[in-house]
Amino acid sequence: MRGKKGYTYEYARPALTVDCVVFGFGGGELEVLLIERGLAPYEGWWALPGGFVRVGEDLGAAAGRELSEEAGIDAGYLEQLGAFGAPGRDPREHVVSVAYWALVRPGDYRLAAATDAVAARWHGVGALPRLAFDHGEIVGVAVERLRARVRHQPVGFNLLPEKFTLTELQGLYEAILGEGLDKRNFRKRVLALDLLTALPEERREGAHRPAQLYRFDPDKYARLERRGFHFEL
Amino acid sequence: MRGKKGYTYEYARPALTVDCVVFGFGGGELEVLLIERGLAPYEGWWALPGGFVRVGEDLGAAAGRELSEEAGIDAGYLEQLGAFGAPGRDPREHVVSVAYWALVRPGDYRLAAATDAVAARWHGVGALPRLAFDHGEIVGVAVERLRARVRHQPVGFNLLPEKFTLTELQGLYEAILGEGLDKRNFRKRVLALDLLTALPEERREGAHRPAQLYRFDPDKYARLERRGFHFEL
DNA sequence: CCTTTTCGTGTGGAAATGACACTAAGTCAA
DNA sequence: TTGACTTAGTGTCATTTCCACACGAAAAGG
Repeated sequence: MRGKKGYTYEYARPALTVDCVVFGFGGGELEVLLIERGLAPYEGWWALPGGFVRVGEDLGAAAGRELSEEAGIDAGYLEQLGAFGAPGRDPREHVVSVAYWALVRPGDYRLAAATDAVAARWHGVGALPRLAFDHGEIVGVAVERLRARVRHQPVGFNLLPEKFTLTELQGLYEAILGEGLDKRNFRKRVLALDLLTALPEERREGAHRPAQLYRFDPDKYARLERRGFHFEL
Repeated sequence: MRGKKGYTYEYARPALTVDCVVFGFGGGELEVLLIERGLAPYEGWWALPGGFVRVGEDLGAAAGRELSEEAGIDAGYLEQLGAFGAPGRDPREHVVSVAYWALVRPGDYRLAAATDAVAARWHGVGALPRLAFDHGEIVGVAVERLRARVRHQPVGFNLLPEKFTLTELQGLYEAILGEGLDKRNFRKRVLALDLLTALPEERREGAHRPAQLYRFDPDKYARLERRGFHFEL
């Protein structure tokens, strides 16, 4: 109900927000995008980008909008993580947040702090600062989810440039899973999945043999997906 | 803000509800608990038990409360499924629902329609009626999640009585996964996990050899869980 | 005591997994 | 031009896991 100075409801309602855990891959490490809050509460703390859901707006759309508003990012992959609604998580009032996690390619964005953010920056997941609200917990759940997802579905490609080498891909998997992988076995498995297309070019950089470039082929994946299948890394 | 006739906020807020997909196991089939709505919209339709989240109330607690209010059920296992917030899912206004799924043992409840429900009844997942709102979709996601979860974590025991036979357990898994399993391999695998304790009793019913009774041992599971492990069915 | 019904058990062949080390191809500097 | 250096790329074998498969055991009831 629209009144003179606000919207009135018969029963009290918690506020509803979305927060995004945006993953990137840089410097051989898995990174998370954080913004520095410019407003109370938690002014000056690092937090996840996010904001209020508008009435009539889809949750996923709200997450995408906040991402683009607060950090100039267009996510290649966006998936819901879950709802976080512990009563004390926001000191002001009861705020329920629907968290999303996203994967972005380096280059599909330009960091731009805006709205109520002072700064936006990538942080390695290994050494995060203390986060505002319950965002530390949310990031933890997101990392777990990413690890589980990456083993069974080809989402990792959204963190690499379109053309990449197998060594780069392996480095990405090692960074996400936090463990070393055997080079020969990794290549065997990845190629056996038949999701990659070898490009007619190589990457030539440095004093050594050049590396074959590949790209992820969504068509091949779609074809396999259709006739029920699953893989393990 | 508390006013004469309601609560007023500066910006419009979607309403926030919880809905529960309650799984049971009866007659050799996986079942879902549905209630028949007594109020518009969708009066007379079958729907998931659920209701509004109160301000200051935890989401999981709200789910548990609605379950006990609307169906007299105390869930043995309760996990969040995710938030469903498509703008048109409720014809009245924008309602975001956080869905939970639960497992209950036959006997840990007595069905009791209450609140705004006309009736509460179990329905086999194979032949559900058309559901109100987007509840059909929610049930679909829940079944998927249950299938995935049951393969990797010992949650199925929450659907069986405390004492059960391996044949019953296998029947449960077959009902959930929707496929037949090999008896000898199933028993080998389950026993190899070392999560069950054989009881000093047998189930003697009918003109045939009696079956060994087992119970799930949470301590054994906790011990394994601690030193990182994972199993597949 | 014979029939019926479900309970409970082991083996072998096939496939998947995982450990492991050297050659290939390029750059650069002597 | 040649040799040193660096990263790319490749195959085998032993072990483990997976999966298909059939029959004796124990009780009840007529």
